[in-house]
Amino acid sequence: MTAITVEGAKPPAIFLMGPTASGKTDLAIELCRRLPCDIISVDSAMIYRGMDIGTAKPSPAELARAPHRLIDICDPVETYSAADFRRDALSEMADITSAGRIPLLVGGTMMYFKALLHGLSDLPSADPGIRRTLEQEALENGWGSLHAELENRDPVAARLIHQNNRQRLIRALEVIRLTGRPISSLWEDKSRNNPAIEDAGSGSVEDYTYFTQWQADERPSLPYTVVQLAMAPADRRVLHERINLRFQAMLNAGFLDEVRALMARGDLHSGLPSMRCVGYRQAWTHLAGDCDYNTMMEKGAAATRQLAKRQLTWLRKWSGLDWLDSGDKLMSDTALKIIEFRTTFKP
RNA sequence: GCCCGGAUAGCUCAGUUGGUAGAGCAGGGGAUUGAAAAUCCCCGUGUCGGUGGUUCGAUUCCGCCUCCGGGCA
Repeated sequence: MTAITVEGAKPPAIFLMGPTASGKTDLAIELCRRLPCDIISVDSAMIYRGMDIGTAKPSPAELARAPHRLIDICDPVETYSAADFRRDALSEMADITSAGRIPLLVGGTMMYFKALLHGLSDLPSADPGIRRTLEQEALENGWGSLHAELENRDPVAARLIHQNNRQRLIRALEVIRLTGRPISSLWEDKSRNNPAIEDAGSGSVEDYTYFTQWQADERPSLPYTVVQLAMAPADRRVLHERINLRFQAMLNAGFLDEVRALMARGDLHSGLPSMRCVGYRQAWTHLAGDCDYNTMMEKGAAATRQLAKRQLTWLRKWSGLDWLDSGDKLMSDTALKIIEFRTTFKP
């Protein structure tokens, strides 16, 4: 076997991205058999302990053969963020690389991939106290007043954040209150040279694009030679069928018992990020008596399809991808050829 | 066999006092900086069951037919 790292070159890393139920785990395990790589999970739901069936976490047997880092690292009462992920993933990647092996990052949480690849601005973490205060103010004065405050303190951000998007509205105001600076001050200098932002009248799609590109310019790139594999069935209907079958299989495998056990703890509630995960939310609603079994089944499968659609939206505009078709029988061969072509590593 | 309801978007239904129609869900597209499996934005042409009639004009009124409920035999 030749050396994985070459003098002066960045070490290799492999990303394997794709919508839910596209077959990422199977390919990752196969790649582990054929390459000296170690898997890092890129999945905002598999981080939770006790959430196994509904997150389609690899089985104990699969994990024994191909250990996954960054799964089972949180309790379901906890929150985790893209910034936490970036920190943890960089640490795991360094660990794997220093052992002379290749990090293989596998998952469908595209926001985490983006944070890892392009970095994040130096912003404060979430502050539960401030969020509570803001929500209280919204209750008293209406959400419109919060958006009006943003309009006043940070007109640029106010244009970009839709009034109905309470989650982002809260975050923007949180940054202002914690730092005294508008969240858009991060790109203020550039926007002076960017007519698109000055001329933006209505928070259009173009504004967001400039927003993203501009911020990306400020951050260092990832110190790895990254092969970015994306996989999905060529036909959306095939993906839908896989999703429907898999959700049914989860129910047969005791998914509702898993959620019952989580409810029985008594310290979890339906507003937590963990319990808002696809499937868990619908199961919780059903077990709380708020919808019947068939409705839960339909809504759960539909929510999974909608998740896959959002993941594909990310991938469609993602640059630098090498695409794999989920139906490719020789997919791992194809993947190996791409990896060989893209890196200094020769299997 | 008779009587009463239905038949409108993929699904559940609303509606048009006659001028060819709209909600929810599903589906599609998009955004995405510490909750991201989250959150949010945009997108509705469909022989209005079929066929005759009345009418300038029928998805709407009338007749017949088909199918689906329910009731009476």
